[in-house]
Parts: sequence; C-alpha cells; structure tokens
Amino acid sequence: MGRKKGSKYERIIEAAVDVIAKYGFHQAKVANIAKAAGVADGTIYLYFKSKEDILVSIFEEKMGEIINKIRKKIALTASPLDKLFMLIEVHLKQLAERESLAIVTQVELRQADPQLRKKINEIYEDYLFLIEEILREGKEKGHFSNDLDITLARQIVFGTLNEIITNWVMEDRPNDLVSLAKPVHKLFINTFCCNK
Amino acid sequence: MGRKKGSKYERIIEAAVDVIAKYGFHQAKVANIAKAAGVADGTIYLYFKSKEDILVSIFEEKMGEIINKIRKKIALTASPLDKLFMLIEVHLKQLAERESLAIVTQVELRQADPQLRKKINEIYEDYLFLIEEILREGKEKGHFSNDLDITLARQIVFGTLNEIITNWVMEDRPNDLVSLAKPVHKLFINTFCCNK
Amino acid sequence: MGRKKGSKYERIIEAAVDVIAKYGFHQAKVANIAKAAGVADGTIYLYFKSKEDILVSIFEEKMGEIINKIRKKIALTASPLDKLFMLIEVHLKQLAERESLAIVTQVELRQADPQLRKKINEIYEDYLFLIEEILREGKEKGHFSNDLDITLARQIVFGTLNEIITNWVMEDRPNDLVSLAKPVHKLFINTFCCNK
Amino acid sequence: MGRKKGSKYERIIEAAVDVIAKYGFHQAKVANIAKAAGVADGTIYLYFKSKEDILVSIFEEKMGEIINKIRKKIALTASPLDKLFMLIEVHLKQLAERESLAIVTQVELRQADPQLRKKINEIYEDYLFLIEEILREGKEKGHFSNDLDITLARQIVFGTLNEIITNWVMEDRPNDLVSLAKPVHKLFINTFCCNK
DNA sequence: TATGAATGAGGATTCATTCAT
DNA sequence: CATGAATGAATCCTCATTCAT
Repeated sequence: MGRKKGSKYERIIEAAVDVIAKYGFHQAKVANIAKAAGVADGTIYLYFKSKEDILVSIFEEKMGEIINKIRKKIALTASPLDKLFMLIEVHLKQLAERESLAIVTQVELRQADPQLRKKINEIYEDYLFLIEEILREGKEKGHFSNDLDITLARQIVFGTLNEIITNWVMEDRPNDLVSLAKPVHKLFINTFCCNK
Repeated sequence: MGRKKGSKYERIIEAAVDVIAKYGFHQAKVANIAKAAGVADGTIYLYFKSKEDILVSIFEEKMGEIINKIRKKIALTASPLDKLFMLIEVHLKQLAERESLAIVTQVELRQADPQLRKKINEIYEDYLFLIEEILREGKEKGHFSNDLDITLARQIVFGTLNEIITNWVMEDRPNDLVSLAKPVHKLFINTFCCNK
Repeated sequence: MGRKKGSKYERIIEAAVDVIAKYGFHQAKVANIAKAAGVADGTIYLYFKSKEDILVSIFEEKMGEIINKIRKKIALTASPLDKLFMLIEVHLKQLAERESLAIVTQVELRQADPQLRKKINEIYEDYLFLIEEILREGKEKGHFSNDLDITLARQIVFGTLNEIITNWVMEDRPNDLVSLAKPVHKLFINTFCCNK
Repeated sequence: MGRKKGSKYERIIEAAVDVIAKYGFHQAKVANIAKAAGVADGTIYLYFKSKEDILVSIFEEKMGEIINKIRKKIALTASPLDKLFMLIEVHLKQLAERESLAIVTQVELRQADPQLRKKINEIYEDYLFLIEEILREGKEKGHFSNDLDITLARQIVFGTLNEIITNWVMEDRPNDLVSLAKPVHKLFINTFCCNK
C-alpha cells in the first residue's frame, strides 16, 4: 500500500475532499471520487480499506498538516500569547484556503457511525493536546490566571474556532475568516488572564 | 399530519432519540425506531414525512423545549449576567438529563445533506438569537465592554457549550456537566467585560 | 418469515430451481430468480437469508419431499427387497420428472463453499439413514448376507443412483431413467445377497 | 504456453490443488494461488488461459496420472478380476495420499459452468472407458454374467468409488481408505458374476 | 388511523485479467 | 519469461417508503 506521498494516494485524497465537500459523504459515490482522481474505481481500494477509511485518512492527513504547520511556526517564538495567536491564525487560514476542506472537517466528519467517531477523536487528541500545551505554558509563565482550568480553556478555544468556521461554512463564506484571528485572540487573552 | 402532543408522535420521537443516539443516524433503521416506539413501520409515515424529518422534528421539539425553559427562567430576573448564567445552566442541565438527546443534538444533527442542514440551521437561529439578545442587553446595560462584537461573543458562548457537551459525550460522560455552569459563566464574564 | 407453504416462498423456490438449472448457481442472478418468481428483488430476502440460502432451501424442500414420498410408499409393504425397489424407483422418478431439479441436485449442489457443503450434508444424512434402515432390515430378515457392511452397501446404492442421474443429466437425458429401476434393483440384490 | 514439466507450471498446479481444496474453487483467489506458488499474479496467465483452465488442468494432469498408473499395473496381469481390484486400489490409494486432491476431484470439479463441465467430462471419459474395458474383458472371459449391462456396471463401479471417497472427505478422513479396496472388490464381483 | 408485506432503486466492493516495465 | 499495479465490469443486498387491507 503505497502511502503518504505516492501520487495516486494523494490524488485520491484531494479528489475525495472536493467530492465529499460538494455532495456530502453519503451522497459522494466512490465512483465519483475515482473519476475525479483520474483512477479506476478499484484503484481506490488499493490505497484505502473502505469509503470510510478515505474520510478518516483525509482527516489524518490534513489535521496532521495543520498541526505540523502550527508546531513549526510556534517554534520561532517564546511567548505563549504569540503562540496562541499563531495557532488561531494558522487554523483559520488553512481552512479558509480550502473551503472544501473546511466543509469536510466541520460538517462531514461529524458523521455518526460510533466506531468512526472513535477514530476521528483519536486524531483530534493530538491537536487538543497542542492547544493545552500552549495554555499550560501561558499559565506557568504568568500570562494566564493561576487558577485557569486548562481543560475548560481548551474547550473555549477549540469550540469557538469550530463554531466560527462552521458559521462561515454555513453562511456561504461571506467574510474574511483570517481577519477574525486578531479579535478572537484578544478575547481569549481577556478570558484567560484577567481572572482575578 | 397529527402533530405535537399525540401519544404516537411523542413515542416515535422518544424512540428515535434513543435509537439514533445508540446507532447513529445512518445506522438507525426506521424499522428499529418503529419497533422501539411500539408501532408499525408504516405508522411512522403518518407522523413524519421521512426519516430525515424525524431528525429535524427531534431538534425542533427538544431545542424548542430548551428555549422555552430558558425564556421562562430569564423572565424572572433583570440582570443580563444572571440571564447568561441561567442559559448556560439550563442548556447543560437539559442535555445532561438525557444523554441520548445530547448525542443526537451534538453529533447526529451535524448532518451533511445541504437541505437538511438548512432546516436545522433555521431552528438553531432561534437559539442563537436568544443568546445574542442577552449579550446585547448586557452590553447596553454596561455589563459588557462597549466594543464587544456580539456575533463573536455568541460564537464563543455557543461554540464552548457545544464543545463541552461534545467532550462529555465522547468521553462517556465522566463528570457532572451542570457543575461546569459556574466556572464557564465566570470565564465568559471575564471575556466580555474586562475588555478595556 | 412466512415459511413452508406460503405462495411467495414456494414461487421463489420453483423459480430458483429453473433459473439455477439453466444458468448455473453462479451465473443465476438473484434478479433473474426474482423476475421468474414474479416478485421484487428485495422480496427474496424476506424469505431467504441469502442467495446461498435459496440453494440450501431447495435441497431441503425437495429432498424432504422425496424422503416423504419414499417413506409413505414403503410403509405399504413388508418386504425389504420391495422397499429397496421403491426407493430406487421414487428417487429416479422424482428427478426424471423435473430435469431442472436433477441438474440442481446433481450438479449445482456439489458447489464448493465448505460451509455450504456442511449444511447440504446434514440434509443428505436423513436420506442416507433411510437407505441404511432398509438395508439393515433386509439383513435382519435374512434377505441379505449376514456379513454385509451396511455403510458400504449404502455407498453403493447412493453412489450408483447419483452416477446414473449425473450421467443422464450430462448426456442430455437420452433414455428413460425410471426404466433403469428394475435392472439396478436386480444388481443390488445380487450384490447384497449372494455373498457366500 | 509452457506446459507439462516446467517448474513454474507444476508449482502452480500443486498450489492450486491445495488452495482450492481449502477454500473451494470460487473462494480460491488467483492471487492466493499465485502467492502459494511463489509467483506473481500475472505469471499464472503465462501458463493458464484462465482460472477455470487451472481447474481443468489439475484434473487433466492428476486423472491422467491415475489412469497411467492403473494401465501400467493391469498390464502385468491377465485376470480381469485382478485388474478390477488394481483399478479400485490405485484409485483409492492415489486420492488417499493427497487429501486435497481428493477434495478437488470429488467436490470442486462438479462445477456448474456448462462448457467447463464439457471439458471435464471429456477427461472423465478416458477413465470411464478404462473401466468399461476391464468389465468387457471380464464378461468375454466368462467371469461376469453374460447379460451384464456394461454401462450400468461401470456406473456402479465409478459411482461407488466416488461416493466412498466423498464420504471419506466429508467425514474428515477417519478410516483407512485403501483397506476398503478388498471388500469393495468382493462386492463388485458378487454383483457382476452371480447374476443367474 | 394502523399495519407490515412488498417494493426496487441504488452503490460499495471484489477480483479475474491485462500490460507497461 | 516475470512482475504486480491498475483496471472496471458486474451484482448481492439494504432499507426507506408505499399501499392494499
């Protein structure tokens, strides 16, 4: 199973993002994805175990990319406050750049299949951990309130970003998503620091 | 289409909440819902136009109940800060009381079908408007910062509540959801007021 | 699952015998069987678990009929020699009367699927037991040699009947199958009695 | 098409016998056979026209071997009775030596596909002819009854051997197959000679 | 209203076979 | 001769929905 960067594997992933975003996961036929990727139907199954596996893989790949981009960027600064800003900005930017990816991650991935949900959550965990890492550092360095509940703070960050993007997707992307990074960041800082 | 309070209609709604929560919307067979409700398969279609209509109706009914409960409660107080607390508390309490309802609203309702999404969003809007109403009042009465972006604030409130409940559902409901109302409320107040 | 004598169940069985005989089990499409039975494709699955289940059920039903016919007939006589003749005659007659049934039992049922084979063998056992019953009675009543190996004798009877019918099917049924009952019976008597 | 003794050709035949015996013809994937033979999937098609051709070839090769062994052995004796015994013994011995071969010839070769059946029958004919040859000789030399129906006698011989082996295969090979040669032979002699 | 047997459209998946290397 | 990645035709089965009773 030629993974990771093989041309066919990537072409299928990219095609799947677009087709699923356009039609929804259940309306997206494997045949459509194959055609969009320029491969035969059967070829899909040389790279993915099932249609659901494509969905999980999209998330794995794309979320992995976002996490990597964020980690690379925050490595350049010492300030947890700046790190939080970078996280917000990269998160919004990555999804704004590819609307179909935003749709897939915000809407399609919330599909139900309990077992599928399990797998998706495992992938999320890496990201949630990254957020908590930054928040913890901010707390230790005195930027955030001493009694800040890290879990709760992380839920605010992640929940808000999700809600913003979902709204953006649902409202047919009217405004500039990335420009929200600044006010959002400011509000978060308020939330986490002036807690006295 | 016999609506609202008919015994069969309600039995189907309740059965659907449980079956969908257990199996996920797509794995939940209409036949299963019918059996759980103690009616024949065909009877479902005397009360609902389609399987999707059941999902929408669940949301309509249950979200409507929550909104009503909140409106009734906040009518008793003049303070926007207290109103916000009540909203948070009722929201968390209602979903904590019925795990399967939480699962359905948090996970299953994020459906892909564009038209379905539209209907669900319309229902959400009532709730989102209620949140904004409270926030606007808080701003007008000087509790919240003058330059508070109402939309953004609403996204923080709703996104955070969603994320908290989603986490609670995904982690097999370990802790007491309602006890989170207080710290969450406190953080929101921080966020919205000390913005100077 | 309306079984046994329900009109739909029987129509599907009869249609399946003909379609499978004509095309072979693997070439026989479920859709063809449904059309031949005058029912919708899905209706098949109200009466049978799977395509394979149709095959097993054909065998169950038809072999059961043959066994019943034989039992009813041999009940009328006391002579084990006559009983053996009746068994041979009914066996040949039943399959001769419906060529497609002969094809299905002699050829299609020998299909491979190890698990399927298990089920078919269980059905055979009733019939094999009936043969042994007659042979044992013949031995006890002194018609057959004292040291006759019942199992071996049964294998000769069943194996020979199978081979005769298979030959008949393979050679496009040239001669009268039932007329073979007499000479076959005579040879069997020779085989089993003059063992001195 | 490199035939007969080429190492690859033989390895594929041997691998196919085992894989088909284990999974059944339709469950035996060409890819499995290739792997078991230690060749690439495509290599199969350098030696065989199709998957079915493998099955036919197995039969051709193996049945040919058995026929040759029998012919070689019966050449050493003048007695048709001894020849019949040798045929029985070699037949049982060859299949007892390789269980998977017995499974393939007794079960898998009873395939449905009409054209496939034709080819298999042609191969069988050589063997059936050999049996008839011996029976005819026995009749001419006065060992067997004058009015013995050669076809019927051949059906008894072949049908019985088939049934014995099928039983042996189905019952997980409990007893010694070859030791049955003697009693079987004795019964056949009874059958064919004391017909007066 | 209520039933539940019947419908039939629809699609993910398999796997024998090919062919560029 | 040998490979094995790629192909794509082919079909069983599911299940939301209907409708005669």
